[in-house]
Amino acid sequence: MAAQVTATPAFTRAEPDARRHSLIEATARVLAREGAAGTSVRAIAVEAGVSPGLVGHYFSGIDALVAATYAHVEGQVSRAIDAALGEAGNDPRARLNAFVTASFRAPVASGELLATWIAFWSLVRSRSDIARQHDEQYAAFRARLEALLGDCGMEAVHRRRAAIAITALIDGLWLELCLSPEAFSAKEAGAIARSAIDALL
Amino acid sequence: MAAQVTATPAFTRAEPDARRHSLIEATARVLAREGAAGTSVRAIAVEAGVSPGLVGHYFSGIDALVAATYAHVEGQVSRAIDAALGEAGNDPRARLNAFVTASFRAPVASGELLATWIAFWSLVRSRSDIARQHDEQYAAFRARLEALLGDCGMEAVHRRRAAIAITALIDGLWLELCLSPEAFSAKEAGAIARSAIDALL
DNA sequence: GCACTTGTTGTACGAGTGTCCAACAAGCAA
DNA sequence: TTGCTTGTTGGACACTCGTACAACAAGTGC
Repeated sequence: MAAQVTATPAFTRAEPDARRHSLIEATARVLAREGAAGTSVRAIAVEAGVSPGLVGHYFSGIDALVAATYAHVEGQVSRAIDAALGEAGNDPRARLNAFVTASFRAPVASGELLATWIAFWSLVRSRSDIARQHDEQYAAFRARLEALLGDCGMEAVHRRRAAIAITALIDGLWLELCLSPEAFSAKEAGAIARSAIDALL
Repeated sequence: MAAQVTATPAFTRAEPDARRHSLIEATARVLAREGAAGTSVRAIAVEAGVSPGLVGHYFSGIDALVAATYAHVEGQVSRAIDAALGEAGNDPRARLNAFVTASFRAPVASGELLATWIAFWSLVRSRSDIARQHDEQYAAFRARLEALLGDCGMEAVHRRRAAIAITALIDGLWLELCLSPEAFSAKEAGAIARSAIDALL
């Protein structure tokens, strides 16, 4: 029958930025579902509803795609924390508490994000460009925390160490929370972090 | 002499335990050198000077081998910390400090170990047996810390949270130290952890 | 000497990998 | 319309992957 020859439009052109974005989001979903080992060019292409060749057209390789996905997810985390800070009002201490609480709440603390982090970490030691990206994003995270500590009245000389400590504490709690959710609760993690900050201020 | 017919002994039988051990150590070396992505059955077999088929004879698959390697490396870390505790003498506070200092010193804090940890973490979410192994080893680490805190006179009701906090802090500092060694030094990490413990006691 | 068990080898297999590329589809310029 | 650029396809390529397995080597018991 000569009807409906093109039932499925096999070809749909998209805005380059939109396509990049959809590939990145597909990568995040595949990482969350399959883990780092099951994340291949083909799996990502299927997830994005696109042919495998297109991945190579937008990204130099799978490593670059993972790095872009990490940057994107880190941006989402950053915005989620900004939103929490916005809701917390103007009191500096309340803002700091909101920062901590948001870190242990969805969408920041979720086992699905963990796979993206792990896939990215596994590239840091072998690829210097990715190591640089990590350094920058870590520095940005710490700088924001230092600013919040300054608003709380902490003297400038102490801020650096305090920010390193709090970042490490949050990261460690976050990691353990994702890896073995039974060991302690998000509520407990928040309480631990807040009392550590009390001690530092 | 009868002409050295067998210049290279292609076949050497080893004690089962010794062979297991040599495969595990080869895996640790490959993980350190190539990262998780480059760690295959063949690469491990070459590193151990053994045919690829032998890996399957001792381990059910590469995941089991990675899990065994993690357990082995964790054992080394544990012994390194025990040795540090032994050198610290009997003063409870000095022992706690030794615990912290050893955590940021070779062989515990080394970028080479990181790859083993990451490879293991990447299996936690998809394999329940490995999740259980992680839970057990995390619980053991924390239990030891709780005992040290008890020796320092901390009341039993506070030990659990304090141990969670210190473990997370050490893990977070350790991770960042391995990922971006430029951000802060091992000495600084030790100082941060020790003053956090001061605050808790 | 012989059978028997078992560590060990090397290879073959099918599935999956990343990368490459000729062909095609769509929009834009002239 | 005609040509040109470019997003997109789908498959071919040359791998590498984990696993399975027949064959072999070294002990062990008899």
